[in-house]
Amino acid sequence: MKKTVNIQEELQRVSVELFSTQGYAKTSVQQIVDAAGVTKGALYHYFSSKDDLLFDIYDRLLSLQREHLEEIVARGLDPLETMRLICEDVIVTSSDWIREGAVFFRSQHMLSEERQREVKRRRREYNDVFASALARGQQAGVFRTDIPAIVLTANFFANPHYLSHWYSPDGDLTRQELARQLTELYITSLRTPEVKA
Amino acid sequence: MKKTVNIQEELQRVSVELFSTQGYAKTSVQQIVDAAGVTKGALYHYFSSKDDLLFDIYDRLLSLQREHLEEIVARGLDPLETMRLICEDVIVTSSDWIREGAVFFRSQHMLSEERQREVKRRRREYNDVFASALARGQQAGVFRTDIPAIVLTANFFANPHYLSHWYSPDGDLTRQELARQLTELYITSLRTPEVKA
DNA sequence: GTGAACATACCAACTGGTCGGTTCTGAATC
DNA sequence: GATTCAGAACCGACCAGTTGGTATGTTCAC
Repeated sequence: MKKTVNIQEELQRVSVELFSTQGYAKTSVQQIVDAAGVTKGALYHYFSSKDDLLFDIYDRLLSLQREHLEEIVARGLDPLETMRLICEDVIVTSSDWIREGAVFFRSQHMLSEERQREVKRRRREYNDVFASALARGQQAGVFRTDIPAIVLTANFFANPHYLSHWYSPDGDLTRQELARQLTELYITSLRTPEVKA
Repeated sequence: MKKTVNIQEELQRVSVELFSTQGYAKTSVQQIVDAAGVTKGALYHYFSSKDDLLFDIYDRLLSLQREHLEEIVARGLDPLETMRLICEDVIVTSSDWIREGAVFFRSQHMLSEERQREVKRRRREYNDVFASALARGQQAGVFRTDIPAIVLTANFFANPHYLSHWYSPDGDLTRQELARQLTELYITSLRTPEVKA
C-alpha cells in the first residue's frame, strides 16, 4: 500500500509546476523536495542534478512531439491534409502540455551547454521533417512559393510557441476548437494565392 | 574629451547583451560591471538594483512600441491599411530590438511581482488598442468574424514574439522584406474569407 | 546481509547589495 | 585666475544569505 504512487513522477510533476510558475532559477531544490514531500536525498537518488531535472522535461516533450509527427507523416496523406493534421496536433499537444511548454521556451538557456545543443539538435530534426512536408505541398502547387520557406516555417512555429503566454485550458475555448481555428488561419495564409486577373 | 560617452548607457548596452545571451539569472552583477569596465559602485549609482536594470529594458521597449502604435492609429487610415502598418511596424521594431526582445519574452518572471504587474498592464494597453483596430476592421466587413478575436489577436502577437528565436538581421532576409512577408501572411489569414457558391 | 531507497546534517561557493572612502567637476568667492 | 568646497561620480573591500550538491547514516525488502 504505497501512498505516493511514484516518487520520481511526483518530483517531475512538482518541478514542472514550480518551474512554470516561478521559473527555473527562482526555484530552489529545497522548494521542490518540500513540495514533493521528500528530501534532497530522494531527489538526488533519481536525478543527478537540478539540470537533469530540467532536461527531463525537454526530453519528454521532444519525444512526444517527434512521435506524433512521424505517425502523421507515415500515413502518407496528401500534403494539405498532412499539414492540417500536423498543425492541429502541435496545437493540441502544446495546450495539453502547456506548463511544460512554458518551461520549454523560457528556460532553455538554463540548461548546460551540452544539453542546449541536444535540445537544439532534436528541434532541428522536427523542423526538417516539417520543412519537407511543406516542400511537398509547394511542389504539388497547393502551398505558396512567393514567400521564403523559412518565413513560412517560422510563421508555423510561432503559434504553439506563444500559446503558453496567453491560452488557458480553463477558459471557454477548448483545445480542439483552438487547434482548428489556428490551423484554419495558418492554412489560409499558406495556400497558393489566386492570381488576380 | 570623454572616452566613455555615457557610463549609464554602456551599462544598459552590456546588460542587454549579457542577459540575451546568458539569461538574467546566469548573469552576475560582477560580470556586467566587468564588461562595462566599471565597478559595482558605478552601477549602483545609476541603478537601484539588478531588477531595476532589467526593468529598464522593458520600459524602453514598451514605451517605443506604444508610441509607434499611437502614431499609426492617429493617422486615421482605413482599417486594412492601419492593420498593415501596425503589423509591419511591430515586426520591424522587434527585429531592430531583437536582443531586447529575447530578454523581454524570457525573463519576465525574474522581475519583482510589482514590476511584472506593471509590464502586464502596459502590454494590455497595447493589446487593447490593437483589439479596437481589429474590431473596426470587423465592423467594416474586411476582417473575418468567424474566429474569436482573442485567437486572431494571439495569432498576431505570436510572430513578433517568436522572432528573437529564429531571425538574424545578418542573414539574407532584410527586416523590411521580413516585415512585408509576415504582414502579408497575417493579413491573408485575417481577411474575410470568400463564401464559396 | 546486501543493495536500493531514502533521510539528515552540512559545506564551499557565489550572489546581490552596502558602505566608508576617494576622485572629479564646476560654480561661487575672493 | 587662483582657491574653495559641495556634491555627484565612482571605487573596492566586505557581508549576510542562499544555493546546489555531498557524505554519512538509516530503513527495509528480498
